[in-house]
Amino acid sequence: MAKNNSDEVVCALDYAFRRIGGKHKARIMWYIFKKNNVLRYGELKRMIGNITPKMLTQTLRELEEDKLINRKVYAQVPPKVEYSLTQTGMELIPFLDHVGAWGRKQMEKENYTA
Amino acid sequence: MAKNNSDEVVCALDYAFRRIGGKHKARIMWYIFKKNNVLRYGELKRMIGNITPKMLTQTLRELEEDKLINRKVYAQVPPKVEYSLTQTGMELIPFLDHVGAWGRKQMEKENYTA
DNA sequence: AGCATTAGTATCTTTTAGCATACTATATAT
DNA sequence: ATATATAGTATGCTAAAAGATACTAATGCT
Repeated sequence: MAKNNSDEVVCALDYAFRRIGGKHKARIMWYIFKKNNVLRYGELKRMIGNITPKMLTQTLRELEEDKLINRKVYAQVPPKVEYSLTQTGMELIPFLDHVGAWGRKQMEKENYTA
Repeated sequence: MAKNNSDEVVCALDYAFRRIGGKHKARIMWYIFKKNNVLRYGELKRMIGNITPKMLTQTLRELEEDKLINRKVYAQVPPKVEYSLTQTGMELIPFLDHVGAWGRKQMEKENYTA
């Protein structure tokens, strides 16, 4: 477990949200998925925009540790590292899709009333 | 918006996770749902266990502000306050169910290998 | 008068998440 | 020899989330 491992996981929902609840985690997974399940570090960085290299690396390492993404290093210079979703990570995609749809709907609603 | 409103929402996924990504938010919604969509403050507190009244109140207020739960106050002494999911909140239940199932599966897997 | 009950507040401290900025390694191309 | 590209590290800082602990209001009950 990567984040918030200070105290015990209390249930499956808790377990899940510790893994994907970080500020950029869901988005990173979504971006990788959308780019045919392969994305390089630099591409990811550019897509996210406002993230420091430290945070991006840290987040990617946590996702990797939690078996949600794979990290493939090519023995090249300059370096090339590709990230992809694992099978386990892939299984979260429908969820992210639905939550995203829910979010989109709410955002539209807010625009109507506000 | 309640949490993380410092910078702009960048996409629907971001929007959604700001609303339900808090430490106890998903669980609170799930508990309310499971108890026939009505739960009092004290019950909630006992069910969550390790939460301070400050945190619980704050979390509930954020969920309310985000229109995910209703807060119904009875004019009684001692006080009685009931929380329930709004329609919008209800729409998240299938997803919470899905993620919970995913989490449960992963937890079982981990127990096998570890 | 004093106690129990419920849903909180108030204040302070600690912990965690995230940001800013500068730096590194190294093969290849010029 | 120097510049370029890529995927990061290192160090220090700020902001946000969360925790600990003590307290309150108001009424009915004894």
